[in-house]
Amino acid sequence: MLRCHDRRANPSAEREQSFVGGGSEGSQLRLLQSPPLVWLGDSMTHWSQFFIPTLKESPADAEIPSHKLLIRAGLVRKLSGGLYTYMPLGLRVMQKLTEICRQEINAGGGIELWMPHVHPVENWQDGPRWAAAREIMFRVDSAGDGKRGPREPEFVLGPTHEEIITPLVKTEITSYRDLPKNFYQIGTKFRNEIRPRYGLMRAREFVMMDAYSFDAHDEGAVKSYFAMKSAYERFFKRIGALAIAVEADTGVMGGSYSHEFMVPAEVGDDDIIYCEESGYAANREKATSGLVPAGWADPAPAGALEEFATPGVVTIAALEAAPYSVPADQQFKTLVYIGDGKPFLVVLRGCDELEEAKLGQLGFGLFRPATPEEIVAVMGAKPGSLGTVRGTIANPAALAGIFADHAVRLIGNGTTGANKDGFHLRNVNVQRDLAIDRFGDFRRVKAGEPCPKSGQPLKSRRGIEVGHIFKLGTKYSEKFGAVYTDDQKQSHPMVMGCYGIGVSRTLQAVIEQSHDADGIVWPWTVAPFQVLICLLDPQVSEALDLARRLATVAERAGADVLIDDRMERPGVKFKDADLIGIPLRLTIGGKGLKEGIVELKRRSSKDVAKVSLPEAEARLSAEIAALSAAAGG
RNA sequence: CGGGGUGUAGCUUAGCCUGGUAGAGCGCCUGGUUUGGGACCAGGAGGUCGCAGGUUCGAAUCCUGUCGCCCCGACCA
Repeated sequence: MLRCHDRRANPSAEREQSFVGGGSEGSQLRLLQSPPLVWLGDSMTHWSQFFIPTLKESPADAEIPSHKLLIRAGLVRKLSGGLYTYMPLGLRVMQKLTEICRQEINAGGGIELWMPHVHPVENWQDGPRWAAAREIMFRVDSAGDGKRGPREPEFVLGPTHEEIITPLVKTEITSYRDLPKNFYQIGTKFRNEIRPRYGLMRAREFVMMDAYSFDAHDEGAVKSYFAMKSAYERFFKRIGALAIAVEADTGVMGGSYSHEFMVPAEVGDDDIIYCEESGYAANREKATSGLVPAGWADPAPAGALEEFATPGVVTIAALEAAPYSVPADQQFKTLVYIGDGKPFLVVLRGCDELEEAKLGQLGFGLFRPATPEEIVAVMGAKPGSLGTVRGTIANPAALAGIFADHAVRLIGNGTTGANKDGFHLRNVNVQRDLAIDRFGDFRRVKAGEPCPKSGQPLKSRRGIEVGHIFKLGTKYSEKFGAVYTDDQKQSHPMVMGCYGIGVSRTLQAVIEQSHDADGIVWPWTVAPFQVLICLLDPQVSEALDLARRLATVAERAGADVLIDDRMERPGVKFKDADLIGIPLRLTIGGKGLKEGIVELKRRSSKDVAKVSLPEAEARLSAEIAALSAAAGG
């Protein structure tokens, strides 16, 4: 029979103790509530001494499950839009993630360093993407010397570090003997996102692992690239996240090719286009399809070019309707963009949409859709009557180029605008009639189109981008003069790669991927604690002793242990346990102890195993070993 | 930056249309009864109703402005 020994609210002993202080009624109460001294200085984490502010209800501003759970489980608290405090429990997860990340990047050849997060703006002005990057950087107006106006800030907060690492490597590495090198850091990044959302998913301040590889030759850069790709794959596997590598757009980064690591999730803000047959997978921004078969011969012209009146017709849909009845896939859509100040044209089929990211291949630093005024100035007609038939463009000399998507070649005897308001042209044929400088892939791929590899219908799903790797080439090294001397005394720019893992975003992606109606289900390797000892009667000294003994066993087996020793009702403890999602729960309660048992339960399962006291230590160790092994050690 | 919404106690919110002393649940504090899946009873603390103007005898409520937040879009290294 267990002896009851209430350490907190017990009458006599504590009352005496409180009188020792001889204080007022208030200070006596405070003393009564102070923790038993025996727990202080103990390495085990006791819930009552820790801080896990759980919430029954979701805050109103959380929309998606992972965001709600981040808040409810007491992992983070919001300071302001896109700015979060990592609470003790959340910090523990971050620490686990960063440590695993560190191990795998090290294994992939990374060398850790630490760079400043406040950057002289000159580094960015000297770099190749200042125009695009300035908008999202937090800026610090002045160091206080008063020499600069507010329009020329001295410092920016770093959104990433190419502009810092490249000049560093330029001065420190000059010989091929010192190459290759791959430097990385794990730290805070600042991006003034236009619209922060979904908690840590798109934050203004976030934690990122960023790595930068420098190689003497392209082959080496490819090797570095794939070493990192493998490291990423090991990282995501170890943390229990399903992340798939997809081909990606290089965006403002520039560079030759890149992969994104995506965690499939409904709430992701990227579209993944993929084919199960061939394994093809790409971000929609980059995805291509086998719409135009290899060896496709353009349809032969059948009839002369002919202008016809189309009063009031300014949309694809209107031209599809009677009396014109031109199917959208037989119409040419002509879009006017402004690239670095000069207009250029993009021609698509009427049924296709432009994938703006694909305009990046044209090499403009900045581009945007033209305004109606700009369109009239160059084309001679308003939107809705535009076309690229030779001789119809009002001011062709102003154009920086006319680019057409490959798919327009599927059109034979199509219809396009006459660059004259209210008129279109029919029997338009690509080769014969259109003034096109270059064909390319500009259209947005839709699910159902043939896979470029297998020809099978492509599928699409949403994903969260948690990592990105780029083979950068020499864009930055040339700009910053990061060159080395080879064994022939020749100077060459280093071939770079850059790599990022959104660690804080990954934290949330793991939750998004691993939760149920009751709360988070942490993977073993990143769980803030791996074993929760749920002590239903913490005031019973034998039960407490048992909990601490079993906690020691679990720690020796390599697990992080949390003892829930709070004076709460069992229901509260179980609900909290499910909410914070500790993988293995061991319950010690009065009822079980009367039968001589404790209970073991995995968070991921409904099954509860009753374990007799003599077997408890062995079973606990075995369970930890099993979970640890299943997680890959 | 465009469109929509919202702001009331630590959290979730009612009240606003139709102006008349600001309510509830959770949480918190005190006492008691409970004690294996978010207990119960009694008592209590806590709100310049985002902020600034205006209308009015009187504003959480109506008007104007402003700020924050959320959603959609644009944007997204």
